Amino acid sequence: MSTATTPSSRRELNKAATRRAIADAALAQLRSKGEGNFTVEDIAAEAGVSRRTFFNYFTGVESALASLADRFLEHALEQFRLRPAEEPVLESARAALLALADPMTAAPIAELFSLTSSSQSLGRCELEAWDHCTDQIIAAARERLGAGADELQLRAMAGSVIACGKAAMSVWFDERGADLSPESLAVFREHLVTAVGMLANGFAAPQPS
Amino acid sequence: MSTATTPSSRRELNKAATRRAIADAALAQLRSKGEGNFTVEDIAAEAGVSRRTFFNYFTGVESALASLADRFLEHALEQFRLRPAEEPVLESARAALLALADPMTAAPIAELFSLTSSSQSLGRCELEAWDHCTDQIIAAARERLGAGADELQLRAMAGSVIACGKAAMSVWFDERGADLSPESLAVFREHLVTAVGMLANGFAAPQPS
DNA sequence: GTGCAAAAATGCACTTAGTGTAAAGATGTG
DNA sequence: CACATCTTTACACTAAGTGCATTTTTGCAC
Repeated sequence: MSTATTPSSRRELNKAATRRAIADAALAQLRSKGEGNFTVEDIAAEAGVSRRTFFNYFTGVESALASLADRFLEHALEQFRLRPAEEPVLESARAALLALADPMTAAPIAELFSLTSSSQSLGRCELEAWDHCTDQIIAAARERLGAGADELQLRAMAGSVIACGKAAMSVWFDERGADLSPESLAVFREHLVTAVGMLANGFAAPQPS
Repeated sequence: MSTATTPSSRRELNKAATRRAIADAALAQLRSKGEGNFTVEDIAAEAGVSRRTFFNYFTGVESALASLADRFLEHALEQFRLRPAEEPVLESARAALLALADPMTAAPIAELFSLTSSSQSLGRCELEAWDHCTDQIIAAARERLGAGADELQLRAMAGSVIACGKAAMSVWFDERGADLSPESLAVFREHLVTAVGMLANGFAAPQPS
């Protein structure tokens, strides 16, 4: 503990806390009032800041909610970066995706998913979060593979892996709603494994024997 | 002349024309003034309708521009639907993607890509268009495969194919800008083929010898 | 053509998003 | 404590987006 790992002055910490408070307030409003029934002013009030301050941190409601999704997708990224460099990238990506099925990680993202799934405009922030995650995987993989990496392969692979993550989550969600019980999460995990397995198989054989 | 091929009454046709006029006006404004330097009122004026009418057709500028992307992604969808039902889905998808490299199709989408690539908020409409296309591929594939289809496989595959399309387009764009010359389009086409090839190969061997 | 009903376009008023700016408040430094 | 810097806030303003009443267009029957 003691001095942080990052050069965080008190100011940095306060800013991070404010940012987080605002994002959490946005989620709270979404939870209690539902899509479209609250304003930025409501969020600011709940977070205990002025309306103007909200806009100092986020460009809008979607942006604030996307930061929540990012927070948890970030966890998966972390896993990716921790994998040994010699490991095939696809394998690392699979391991990272599995981190999504961790209860602590899945819970908030599943809730966000359920709260936003009925809305076109809020569905966007999910979309954006996944896309952002794709970019970060690409960056991480590029860093690992060095300058000689094939950009096309990198982007196609990262995009495909994320697509599998999205597919697994959406099928899981259709089947189980926001059920976060251990059995349900096991199903989610299985879907993730299956999807990435099919990907690694080129979607060739329906039953990979 | 005479009665239309689709059961479109005159009213439907007029509506479609207005919708199109508005979308085109939005593109024209984007072209001439650039991201963020024009308003909905400008678009409405250029399209020759009132501000209010704009909002009768679209929810906002992004929505209007996304409809342009949709118009051309639709062309690829068409190709998919035309493929024989016995063909492997992945193969059909590849054929459909190749339709994007057709000059008539690529030109508008490439322009939109170049006009929106510098903007976060407008990049969203691209994102949304691709996502919409994914949904339609899923629907088309589901229809082809009947009720027995594996939803997870369907969604993972469609998402991956689209990811390959996005990857090919973004790499191409990074390399060639909005160059639409035949050679440049050949490169684009090659990237599409390569990306889907890697996908069909499970991203296994860098040189699939 | 004339009249009529349905649909589309418009004008207007209103709430909310989002931003520039300047002043007030908090924080780190010597 | 004094000072420079960063953060929050208040205020004012433009533009987005929506509800509603009204006017204009359109399709259809006579």
